[in-house]
Amino acid sequence: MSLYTIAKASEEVDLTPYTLRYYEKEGLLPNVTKDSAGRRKYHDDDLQRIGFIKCLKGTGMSLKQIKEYGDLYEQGKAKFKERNAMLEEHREKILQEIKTQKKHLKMVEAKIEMKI
Amino acid sequence: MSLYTIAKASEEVDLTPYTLRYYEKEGLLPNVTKDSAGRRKYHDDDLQRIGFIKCLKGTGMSLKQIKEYGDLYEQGKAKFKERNAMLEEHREKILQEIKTQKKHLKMVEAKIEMKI
DNA sequence: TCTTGACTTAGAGTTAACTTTAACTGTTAG
DNA sequence: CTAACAGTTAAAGTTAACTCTAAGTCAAGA
Repeated sequence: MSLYTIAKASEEVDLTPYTLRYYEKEGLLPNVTKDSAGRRKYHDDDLQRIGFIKCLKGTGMSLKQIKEYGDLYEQGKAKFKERNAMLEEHREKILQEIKTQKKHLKMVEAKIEMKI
Repeated sequence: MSLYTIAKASEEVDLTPYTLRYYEKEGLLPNVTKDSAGRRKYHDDDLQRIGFIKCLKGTGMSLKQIKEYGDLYEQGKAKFKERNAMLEEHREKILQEIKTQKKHLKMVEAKIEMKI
């Protein structure tokens, strides 16, 4: 149940403080609190959420879609189905992407072997 | 040894004519010729080159780097080593990327199975 | 001959995702 | 007490990669 300043959180999740503020402004991090001086306090939950955001982003989901997912998440059980549908669709996208990457890998390897 | 108008080429490689002109302006397609009326004629070679550009781009290489690669390619045998070094480095990047995608896939699948 | 349609160019506009700036505030070490 | 520091905000700036607009050219069909 530890707390992180923006600097610490930034280090922890390997994103700049600018990016963390930006994600918050875009509504991706609705639960970040502030201390009495108005400074952000990141909880473990926030860091986990950022981790999952990075996962979705790393697999090509746009911030806009990630926010959509997050918004459904905020609505709890009621939106569980919709939310999971999004994830399952995304799962297919990742599987497709891995296939494409493997194909591209072969093309690059072929080019390397070509020796021309 | 067929020739393609920009419309046909565009259809063939699944990029808009705008994008094809843009790639050319950026120096990625130095061999596209023009007919007597000034209209672009795409050769099979050009289409193959576009195909490889799409492959590199699809695996996260920036147009700037793709141009660097293309420039080395234009210099022929003299730059073979440098050029292949680029590809081998990129090959590693793709392998790494596939690993990361697989990790992210597992995270998404775990979230799906979580049913919360 | 006239018009339609596919092309041409230079340059402006768009979008996503940051990234920085400017002006300011509250905390802390000397 | 004060200077340095780490944070705050709103808003402007940046970058990559397109995407579109405007004004014009050229060839082919009615």
